Amino acid sequence: MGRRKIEMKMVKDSSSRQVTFSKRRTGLFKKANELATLCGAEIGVIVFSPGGKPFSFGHPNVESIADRFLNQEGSKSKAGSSNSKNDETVERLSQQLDDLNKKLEAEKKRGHMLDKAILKAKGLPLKSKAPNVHELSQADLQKMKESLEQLREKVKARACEMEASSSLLLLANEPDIETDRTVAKTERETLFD
Amino acid sequence: MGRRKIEMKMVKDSSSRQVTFSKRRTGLFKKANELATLCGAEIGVIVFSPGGKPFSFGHPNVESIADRFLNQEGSKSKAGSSNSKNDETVERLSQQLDDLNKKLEAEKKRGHMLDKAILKAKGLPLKSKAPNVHELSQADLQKMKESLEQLREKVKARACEMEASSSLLLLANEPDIETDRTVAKTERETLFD
DNA sequence: AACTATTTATAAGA
DNA sequence: TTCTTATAAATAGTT
Repeated sequence: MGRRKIEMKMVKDSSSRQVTFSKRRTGLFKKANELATLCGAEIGVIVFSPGGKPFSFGHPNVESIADRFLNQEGSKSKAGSSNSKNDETVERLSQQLDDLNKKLEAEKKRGHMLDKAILKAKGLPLKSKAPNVHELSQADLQKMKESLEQLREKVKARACEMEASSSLLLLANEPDIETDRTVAKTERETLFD
Repeated sequence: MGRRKIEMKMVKDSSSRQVTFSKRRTGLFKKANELATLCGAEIGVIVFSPGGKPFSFGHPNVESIADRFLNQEGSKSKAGSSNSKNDETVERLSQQLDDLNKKLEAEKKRGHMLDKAILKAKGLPLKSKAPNVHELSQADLQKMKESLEQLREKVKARACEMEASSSLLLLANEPDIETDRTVAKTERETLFD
């Protein structure tokens, strides 16, 4: 938010990084304070600098909020055994995973439909260089537009969902993942027919 | 930061307050994430809505940060504790989350560009009913085709990624909890490293 | 849930 | 480091 837009990557220059840390930490606490004031919410923010120095902001105070947060999580299953707590977390995560997978499936189908749409849009207009080109592209455009809008909605919806859940996240086992580029056939082909 | 400047007082209208809470909570988490990313800082943010619902954001995760903060001394790590292992996992997950978020951002932008492309493709061809209609739609189609192909790649790539990450999960938001509100504020700060 | 008009937050610079 | 300034972002009021 300044003279230039910056990449969301670790700032390389140590000096600049410290300046950025200071400024943004201040900004973060200010935002937290505003949220608490405007909405009557209770907030706790804890920041450990790269060097390990702790900074915190709390409304009404960090300790009570941190305590409350930690306790409420472990209370479900007896003593604060970190294991039971863990199991719960995993359970919740699994549920979320199922959810995500469903959405993924839906999006995949969309992707396949797009493949077809693109193929058609790419082929037809180029083939016939003289006649009806205009009308054809008009029709194709309309259909493409519709599916694009639908897809966009889905993507956006999921984006928001993830953003919201950014409160905690999760995880995955292995880093590398093989990508499947195979183009499977889809059942329904409502596009361009 | 909007149409008008607002007083830093509790928003009276319950409905508006809810909206403000949502918007600002999202903004706060985003800022926290940026600070963590840009500076390599560890951050934990806990927010209890006026209704007592907990929301949290953590990098790498709230629990470890809250613990560390509360025990500000010998919580570094106990041998063989299942916690350290857990922390590693969470750390990896956080990294993946960051990646996903970036991709989402990129996709959002694409979506916006597509909107424009569509608008253009839809509008121009219709306006000029006589001249260059063919060429215009051709050009527009070409552009759309290109962006569509790019978008398709992104969607496909992300889909696979998420699917693969099926071993993981995410997030957290607890159900309702009654709140006891006190008005106070604590702020601690030490010099930057 | 989307869209602007404005207000803020800030990346660079001094 | 603190202050200033040009821009990028966040978001209040709307629809």
